[in-house]
Amino acid sequence: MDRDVIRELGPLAFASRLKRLSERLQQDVSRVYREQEVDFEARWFPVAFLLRDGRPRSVTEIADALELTHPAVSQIVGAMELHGLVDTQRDESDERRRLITLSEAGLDTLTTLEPIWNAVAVCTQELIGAGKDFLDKLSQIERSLQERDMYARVMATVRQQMLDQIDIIDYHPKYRQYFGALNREWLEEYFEVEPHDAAVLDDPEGTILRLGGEIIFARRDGEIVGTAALLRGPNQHYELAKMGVARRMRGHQVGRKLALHMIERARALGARELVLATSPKLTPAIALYKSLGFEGYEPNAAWRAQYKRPSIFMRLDLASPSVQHVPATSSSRLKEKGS
Amino acid sequence: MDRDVIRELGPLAFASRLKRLSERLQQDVSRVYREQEVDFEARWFPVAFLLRDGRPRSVTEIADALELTHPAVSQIVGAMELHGLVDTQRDESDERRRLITLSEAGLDTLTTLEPIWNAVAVCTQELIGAGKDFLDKLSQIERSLQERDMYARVMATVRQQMLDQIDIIDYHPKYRQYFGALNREWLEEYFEVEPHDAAVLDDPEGTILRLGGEIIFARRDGEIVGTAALLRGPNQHYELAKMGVARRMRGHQVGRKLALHMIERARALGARELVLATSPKLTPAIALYKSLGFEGYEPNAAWRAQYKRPSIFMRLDLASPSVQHVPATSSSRLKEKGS
DNA sequence: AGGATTTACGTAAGCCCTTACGTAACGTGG
DNA sequence: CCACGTTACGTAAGGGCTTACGTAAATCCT
Repeated sequence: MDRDVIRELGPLAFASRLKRLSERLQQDVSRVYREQEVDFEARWFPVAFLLRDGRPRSVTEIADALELTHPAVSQIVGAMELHGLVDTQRDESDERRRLITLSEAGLDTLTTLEPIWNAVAVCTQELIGAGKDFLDKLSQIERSLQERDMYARVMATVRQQMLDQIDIIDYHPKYRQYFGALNREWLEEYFEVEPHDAAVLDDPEGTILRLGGEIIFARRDGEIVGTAALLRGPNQHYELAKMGVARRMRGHQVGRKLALHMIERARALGARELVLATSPKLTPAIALYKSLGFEGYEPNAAWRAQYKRPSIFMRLDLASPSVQHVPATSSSRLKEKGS
Repeated sequence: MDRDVIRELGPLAFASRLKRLSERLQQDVSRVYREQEVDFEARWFPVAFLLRDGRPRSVTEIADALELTHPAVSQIVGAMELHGLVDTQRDESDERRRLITLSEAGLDTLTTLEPIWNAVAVCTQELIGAGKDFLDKLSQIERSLQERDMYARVMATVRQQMLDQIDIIDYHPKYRQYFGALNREWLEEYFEVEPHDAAVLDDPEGTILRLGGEIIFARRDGEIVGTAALLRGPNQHYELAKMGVARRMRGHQVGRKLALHMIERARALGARELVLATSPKLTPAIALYKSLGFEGYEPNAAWRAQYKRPSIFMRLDLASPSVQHVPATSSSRLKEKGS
């Protein structure tokens, strides 16, 4: 009754299916070696094949070529050496490198194995169909993943889904309490609510709205889960401030939605730049701001003096028609590192 | 310089590529779980998904449905239980079985995970292309393998290649020594060369050919690597005998080639059946004969009396238009067991 | 030149599956 | 009915990769 659930899962079980398939194939080939009583293991194949031209190669060279990690190659080469299939020798010009070549016995084994590999190639070709369609498609998938890995893709999609679940609503007195509560949540967690904080949080209408500022709320599933304020400064400068997200909703893109909205608001109001002050302690917030295009800067002393707590000041230039909120996120940072 | 060797390998590296691909995908999904701080591992997914309908299932039921081994499921379920995602309960009607269901927490996690799975499905679909082509092709490959696994395919191909490398040549006095030498090889290995053996081996012309029998040789790479004799009995009965293969060529299908040829010869000579006597010790030979369609039988006492060593008698009916040498080999036995 | 990085490689440990094996409960045929 | 095979399941060990970490050699950088 549960027959073929795996297939039913469609793309979700894609990875599992690939894995099962590859394992079966590998095992079957290993069995052929065993049956033929060749002293050879399937996992040695790529290394042996690579080395067949006689050129000595180092461990990392092999690893790069085969897209394996170097420990994997180290282990494979170790095993092959034990079975006398390869010779290794220190590189004279670089004592760290170990140069690996096929030994006489290795070359012998290769010729023994050739008919088997031949048969494997023939059978695989037969299995996957005459044309190169499938292999081409595979190559294409690999290339796509190289450009943008699955992690980045999924995270972007998840984030977008989360963003789509959030509404932004304008200030209304009936939500006043949320403004204070949501901000107190993080203030109390990281710092302390000082009197001047309390003044703002308890009277947003008087301290923010009446001075030309704006306040918005994020709503999800009918609940208010975040808030942010846009403070009006002199000279078409605006400040993003008092952004708070319910603890249980952190990581749900509420902050991003709020910030994106405020950037739009500021732009609509004709702002030339949007600034903000935050604390080095609030690393997730900083990452968010950076991903939105904010950059650290040194503000003038007057403004700096307003902040008692150690602060980081960031700025987003709205005058230059910058690239607009690419949903660049933590994944993009990881990509840099990765590629 | 070794860029893309893997791709260059084409069908040979097919399995490796699939494996790498699936591992990357799985890892990336795991990373998404971690990033989202969900207490869930990628390998739990199939189990969780299967159990989402609330029906309790036993370990083996799950294993069957997901095409995993039961220890794998046992371990996965164990881990999930540790994390409180499943409840387990002994089956009342069968104390051996453990019935597994998703716990409250498990169901909760499922709903948390749903958007992620959604995203994974969307991204995978996007990755492998809009159509279902690739998945269909995958299904087709899986079905083909189910019918006939890679091992059977490769072995059959290898065997055919080996057969094709062997020539059969007719008796010629200049090869006389090979007839004796190749037969002595196995006689000495398993038994002893008795005087009446020696008589035949030293004078094949007098003891076999002159009585209407035939002798052939197998040649590979210009070398004589096997021999066999067809003895003429009364009443259109023929006996396959004195078959020997050079030790280093065993497993290279020389015996099969010889036997196939002799069956043809016997048929051409109008034989109604082909018999042979062998020893229970010679299991590879027996397997070969069986695969060619020979069946064990009890011969008449007179004939049986000719053989001093413990013997097995086999017969191939040439009168009935039997299915002709299907290259059924050890793989077919394994298949029976497997499916 | 000499300290800081980077690179090459090995070892250890872990992950996720497998096979191998052991045990208890179930079922079945003389 | 009970001895035997079968079935459900667990544990152990292994295979083949990975990540993490450590060390020594090479290279970079003022």
